[in-house]
Amino acid sequence: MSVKQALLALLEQGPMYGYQLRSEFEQRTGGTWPLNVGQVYTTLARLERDGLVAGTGADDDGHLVYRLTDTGRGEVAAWFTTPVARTQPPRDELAIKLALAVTVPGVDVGRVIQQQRSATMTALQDYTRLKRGEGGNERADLAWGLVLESLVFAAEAEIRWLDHCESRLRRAAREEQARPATATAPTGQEAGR
Amino acid sequence: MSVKQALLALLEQGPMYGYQLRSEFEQRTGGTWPLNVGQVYTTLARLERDGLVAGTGADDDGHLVYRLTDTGRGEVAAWFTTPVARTQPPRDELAIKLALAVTVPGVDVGRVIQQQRSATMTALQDYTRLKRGEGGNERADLAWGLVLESLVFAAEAEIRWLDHCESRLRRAAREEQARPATATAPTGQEAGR
DNA sequence: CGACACATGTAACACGTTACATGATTTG
DNA sequence: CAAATCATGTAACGTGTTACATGTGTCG
Repeated sequence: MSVKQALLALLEQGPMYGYQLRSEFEQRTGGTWPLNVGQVYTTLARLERDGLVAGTGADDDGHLVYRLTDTGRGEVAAWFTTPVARTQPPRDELAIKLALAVTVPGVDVGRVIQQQRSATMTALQDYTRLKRGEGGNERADLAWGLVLESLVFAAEAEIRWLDHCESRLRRAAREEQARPATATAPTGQEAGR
Repeated sequence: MSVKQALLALLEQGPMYGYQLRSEFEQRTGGTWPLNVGQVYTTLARLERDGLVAGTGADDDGHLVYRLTDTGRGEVAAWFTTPVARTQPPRDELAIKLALAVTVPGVDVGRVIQQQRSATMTALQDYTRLKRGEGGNERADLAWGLVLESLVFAAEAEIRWLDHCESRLRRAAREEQARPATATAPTGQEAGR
C-alpha cells in the first residue's frame, strides 16, 4: 500500500521516470526498505490506469517520464493530511510469536525472548554505528536521518517490551508455583476441547 | 507471512479445524489483527500442499481437522528459535510518510506530525482503557495482555519519535534561517535534475 | 573487451482482502 | 420462525517478491 503513495509523493517534486523514482526513494530511506524496480514499473502502470499519473512520452534523454494528474495531486495531499490508521495496524510478527509462545505447550518462552533481545540489541548497535558515519553533512539527508531514528526508537521500544514480558512471565510463574491448582491443567493435552 | 507460522504454532497445541484456528488466533490477539476465515482455509490448503500439515478427515463432530506433520513441527520449532529478521523490516508507512514530507516541497510537515501525534495519543488512551477493562482474571489471557502492551510500547515510541522529529526540524529551520545560502535552492522547482 | 550500472519491462508466484455462495445449528 | 453464529469453501482482485529478458552507456 505504501509504495503507491510514496511514488505519488515523489512525483509531487516533479516529473520522473521509473528508475529515478526508485533511486530517489532509496536515497531518502537509506536503503532501509529496498524497492524492487519491477514493482515501480507495475505500480506506475496501475497508477496510470487509475488516472493518478500520466506518462508523458520520452524526455530529451529518452526516459519515459511520468507526472502527477490533478487527481493524483489530490491523493498526495490526502495522504499527508490523514494520519496513518491504527485501527488495523500491520501484523507484528514478534508480538504474534510471543503471544503464541506463551500459549503453546513445550515452548521455552524465556529463550525466545532472550534470543530476540540480543538480536534487537545487535541491530540497535548497527543503527548507532550508521548514525556516527552519517555525521557531518548536516542536512545532507535529513529524511534518512529521521528514518534511521525511527528504527532506533522502534528497536528500543521492542527491547523495553521484551523486558516487560520477561518480568511479567516471571511474576506469573511465581504465582503459579504458589497455588498450582488454578487454571492450567497440569496433566497432558488440553487441546481436543 | 506470519499467518502461516501462526496457524502452524496453534496446531502444535493439537489438531484443529479451520474455523477453530481463526477463533483461537483472535482470542490470543484480542482481535487486534482480525484474521479472515477464507484466508485460513486457503493457507491450510497451501500448508497441506507443502507437506507441513495434513488433513485428517472429519472428526466426531464432522469438522475437517488438520494436524501438524513432522516437517511442520520442525517449522514451528525453527520459527520460535529464530529471532525475527530486522534486516528487512516491514515498510513503516509513517516513517516513509515523514521522510517524504520533509523532502517534497509545499508539505506542512509540522501539521503532519501534529495530526499523527494526536491520532496516536487517542489510540494510546483506547489501549489503556482496554487494559483497565481486562483487569481481574489474572492469567485469563496472558497472551492478549502482552499483545496489548506491545501496542502501547509501540505507540509510545511513535510519539517520542514524532516529538524528536519536531524538535529536530525546528533546529534545522533555525539554522536555515541563520545562513540561508547553503543547500536548498530558494528559487522554484529543482526537480528536473 | 568485459564488467557494471542504467533503464524498461514481463511472468510467475505468494500473500492478503473482500465478497459471495452454501448449508447446518443455535437461539431469541 | 427469523436472525445470528458456526462452518467450509471459491473467485476476483490488489499488492509484493523474485527472477528473467533485453538493450544502452560507461569505465577500467
